[in-house]
Amino acid sequence: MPEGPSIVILKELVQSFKGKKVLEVDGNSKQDIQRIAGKKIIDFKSWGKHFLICFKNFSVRIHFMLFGSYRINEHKETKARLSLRFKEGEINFYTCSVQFIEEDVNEIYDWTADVMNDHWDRQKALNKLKICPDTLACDALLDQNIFAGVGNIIKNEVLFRIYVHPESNVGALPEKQLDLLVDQARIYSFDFFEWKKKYVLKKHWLAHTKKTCPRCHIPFTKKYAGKTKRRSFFCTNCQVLYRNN
DNA sequence: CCGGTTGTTCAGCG
DNA sequence: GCGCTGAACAACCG
Repeated sequence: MPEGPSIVILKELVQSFKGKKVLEVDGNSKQDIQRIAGKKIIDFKSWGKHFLICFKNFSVRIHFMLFGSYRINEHKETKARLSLRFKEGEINFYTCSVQFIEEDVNEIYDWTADVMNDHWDRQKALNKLKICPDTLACDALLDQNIFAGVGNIIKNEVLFRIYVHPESNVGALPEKQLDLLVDQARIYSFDFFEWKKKYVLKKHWLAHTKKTCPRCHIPFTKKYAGKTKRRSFFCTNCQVLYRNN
């Protein structure tokens, strides 16, 4: 569920509920979810891994974390964290974080930082990378303030695509490699999006969870790299390590 | 059946 | 007040 493209797929799947009134609310969320009852959904938005349900004076933020899931017009055995029922159909969210946002979402979200958004701004991402030259590439890609929506799969696939070692310092990358990193964060996210919709995402993985480099056939290294200590799969032969000093 | 994880926040500590 | 670490959350897959 969790990476940005999956949230955009969810947004597509619920389009028919836009403009519809929520007739009944249920769920084990500790938030005051009953305030949603009787309200009309104005829009669905997303920012990175955040899924936003917008009402007239507030929004609901759903974050699926690692284990979250949803069902549309069907439900699981377990009780939903949040269940929205309509005249026709229902949306059920499980094991997710539910938060209310009182502010205008356009005031608190920077759409230009979301790799899936029409307003994505590559130059702003480059500027943010320039001011943290010692950050490792694997940590930079997971930084939601720079690449909102990028998760661990996208991270591993982008770094392999551009042949950059995850423990490279972003400030040591040649200009061309830095451009590639920023651009592939978006391009791979859209590939992920298309493949996931066709249920062929996994078979396109070149690095993530892989044992052998598809290019030179030596064993991949698996390491919990960087400050984020997330699984990194990489080829020490093909992926170049760029270090400061 | 156990081990591991497409993620984030926060408490506790030095 | 800072950065770092580990816990917590709690579902599903292999």
